[in-house]
Amino acid sequence: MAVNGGKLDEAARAAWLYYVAGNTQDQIAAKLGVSRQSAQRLVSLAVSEGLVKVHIDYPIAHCLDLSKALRETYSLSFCEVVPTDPGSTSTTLGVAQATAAEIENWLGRPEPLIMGIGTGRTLRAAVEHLSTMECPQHRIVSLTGNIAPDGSAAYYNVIFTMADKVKARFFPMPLPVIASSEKERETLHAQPMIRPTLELAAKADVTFIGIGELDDEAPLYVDGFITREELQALRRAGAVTEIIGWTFDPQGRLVEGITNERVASAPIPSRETSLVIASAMGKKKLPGIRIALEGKLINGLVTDEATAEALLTPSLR
Amino acid sequence: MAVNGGKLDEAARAAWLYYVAGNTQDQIAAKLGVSRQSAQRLVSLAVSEGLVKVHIDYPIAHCLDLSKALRETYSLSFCEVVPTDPGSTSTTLGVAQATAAEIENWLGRPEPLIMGIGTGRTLRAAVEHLSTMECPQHRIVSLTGNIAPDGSAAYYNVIFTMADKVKARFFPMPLPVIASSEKERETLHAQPMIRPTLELAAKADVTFIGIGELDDEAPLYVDGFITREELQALRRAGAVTEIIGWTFDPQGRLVEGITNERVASAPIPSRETSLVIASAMGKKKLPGIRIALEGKLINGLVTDEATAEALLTPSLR
DNA sequence: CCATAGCATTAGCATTTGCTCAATCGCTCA
DNA sequence: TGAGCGATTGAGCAAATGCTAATGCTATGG
Repeated sequence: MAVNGGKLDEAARAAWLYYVAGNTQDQIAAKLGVSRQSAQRLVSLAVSEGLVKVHIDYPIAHCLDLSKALRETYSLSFCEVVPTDPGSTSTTLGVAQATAAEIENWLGRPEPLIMGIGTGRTLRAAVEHLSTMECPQHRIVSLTGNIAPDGSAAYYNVIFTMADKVKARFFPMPLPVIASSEKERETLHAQPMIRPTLELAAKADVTFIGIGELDDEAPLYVDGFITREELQALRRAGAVTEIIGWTFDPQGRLVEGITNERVASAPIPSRETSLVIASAMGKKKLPGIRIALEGKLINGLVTDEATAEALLTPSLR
Repeated sequence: MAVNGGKLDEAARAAWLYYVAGNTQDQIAAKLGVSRQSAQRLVSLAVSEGLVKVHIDYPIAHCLDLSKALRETYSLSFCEVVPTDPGSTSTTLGVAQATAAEIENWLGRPEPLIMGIGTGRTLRAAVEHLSTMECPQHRIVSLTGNIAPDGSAAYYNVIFTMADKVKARFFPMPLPVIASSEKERETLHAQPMIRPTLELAAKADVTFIGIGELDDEAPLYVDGFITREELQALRRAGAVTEIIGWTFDPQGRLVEGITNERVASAPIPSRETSLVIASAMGKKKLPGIRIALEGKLINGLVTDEATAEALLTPSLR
C-alpha cells in the first residue's frame, strides 16, 4: 500500500509535469531522477490508472442541436449528446465520461440528496471514470439486487465500485436480481433490511440507469440471472428491452407472466419526483432507448451523436 | 464568427477524438476527411484555445502534507498546494489551474453567493483557465477600480475577462485604482454607482486575490498606477507587499501617508464573514504571502510545493 | 549460501507527433 | 481582370513517444 501509493504518487507527479506543466518525458526523467523510459512508464501508469482526466470544454454545435431536438421531441429535462467516434466499436466511449461528469455534478452539491443507481456495462464504465469525492451528506441507493446467481456480489452491480470512489452513505440491496418465485420476492421485500432501502429508492432525487438488450447477449442472460429458456420466453412474449431487471415490450409496458413478477429490483423511480437519466449508445440499444423515451420511463438521456440522430429519425419498425 | 465557430467546432471534435477516444492523428485525419497535418493543427488549436482541460485527479501525499501543515500553522480554512515544476520560471503554473478549479467549484453551487475578485497576473491566469458556465444566481464584484491610468479598462483587472467566460451578475468598479487625492476618493466612493458595489464587496462570501511585490517590477508601478517616486517612498516607509492596491508593512499594517489614503479599492473583505483566498507562488512573493498569512489578512491560500515549504521554514529575517 | 521466479529496468527501434518552409488558395482592391 | 497579400495547406524532417525483447535485480525458499 505504502509502496503502491508511493508509486502512484510519483506517477501523478510525472503526469502533472507532463500534462499540466508541459514538460517532455526527458525533462521529467531528469527532474525526478529516473530514466526516460521510467518516466514514460510513470506517465502511462497514471493514464491507465485513471489519474489523468481530460475533458473537452467546448459545446460542439451539432451535439447541442441534437440534444435540444431530443429534449423537445421527448420532453426530457436533461439530455447530453457526446461526439461519436466513427471507427470505434465501444458501446460506452464518451457516454461513460459524460455520465460520470453528471454524477459528479450532482454529488458536488452541498444540499443532501438521494441518488438511485441502476446496473449495467455502461453505468459501470461511467463509475470507473468518477473522481474520488467526499460527500457524506448524500445517500446513494442501489435499485437492483447485488447478489449474483452464484452467491457472490454481482460484478455489474456498480454500487460497490462507486463506494470505493465516493464517500457517501450507500444502500446496497442484498437480494438476488430475480427471485425464484413471486412469493420469495414478497418475503425478501418484507425484510427489515430491505424495506427501508426500497422506500429510499422511491424517493430518489436523481437516478442513473442503463438500458439492456434482450438479444442473444442480453446482460440478464449472460450474467446468469435468467436462463436461455426464460430469455426466449420473454422474447416470444414481446419483450425487447430491460431496465434494472424489468423487461418491457415495444409499448413500454411490463411484460407479464415470465420474470417480471419475480424481479426483486425497486421500481424505476417516478419521473414526477426524480430525474431518471438513462445512459446508452449504439445501434443495438436503439430500440430499448426508443421504448424508454416513448414509454416515458425516463426524463434524462446521455447518448452519442449517431444514436441521437437515429432516435430523431422516424422509426422504421 | 460562424466560420471561426465552425473551426473551433472541428478543433473540439478532433481534440475529443484524440484525447477522449484515443485516436492517432492519422485516424482523426481519415475520419474528418482532412490531411494528417490539418488534424494535428486542429488538435493543437484546441489545446492552445484552452478547449482541452487536463487535470490530475490524485492527491499527492507531499502536497497534502504541506497543505495540512499550512492550514494548521496559519489557521487557514482552505489551503491547496500544487506540485512544483523545478525547471519552470512561471509564476502561475499550477496555481492558476487550481485557483480556476476552486472558483468553478464555488460558482457551481446552486445557492446564490457573492464572490469578490481582486487583480493581478496570477488571478488573470486563473481566470483564463475557467470553463464557460451559466450561473445567474451569483454576483461577482470587483474589489479594485478598473480604469487604467490612460483611461482604458485596466488589463490586469480580470473581471471583464471573467465575464466573457461566466454568465453571472457582474459588478465592476468604474474607478481608478488610486485616486489623485484623498478627497477625490471620498467623492468617487460617494457616487450612487459606486456605493452599492462597495457594500456588495463587504458582503462577499468568498474572495479571490493576488499578492503583489513592491520590487522594481511591482505591478502597481509597472502598470502605471503609481510613479517611481511613490514606489520608492512606499519602500522607504517599510511597505513590502500589495493586495488589491493596498500596501502593507512586514507586520501586516497598512503603510500610512503615501498612497493608501488614496487607494480607491474596497477594503479586503473581513475574514470573519468571507473566505479570503490568496493565489501566489514563487520566491519573489514569499515575503508578501508571509505577511498576508501572519497578518491574518487571508484565510485561504493556493500555492505550490516550493513556496509552501519555504513558508513552513522559520523566517530568516 | 545459492538457485530461481518474478518483477523492474534498460536499450533499441518503430511509430507518432510537431515544426519549418515552400507552395497554393482565396480574397480584396485597383 | 489581375496583382498583391494574408491565410491555409502539404511535404519532409527532427523530436518525442511507446513498444518489445533482453537484461539485471531482489526476495524467497531450499
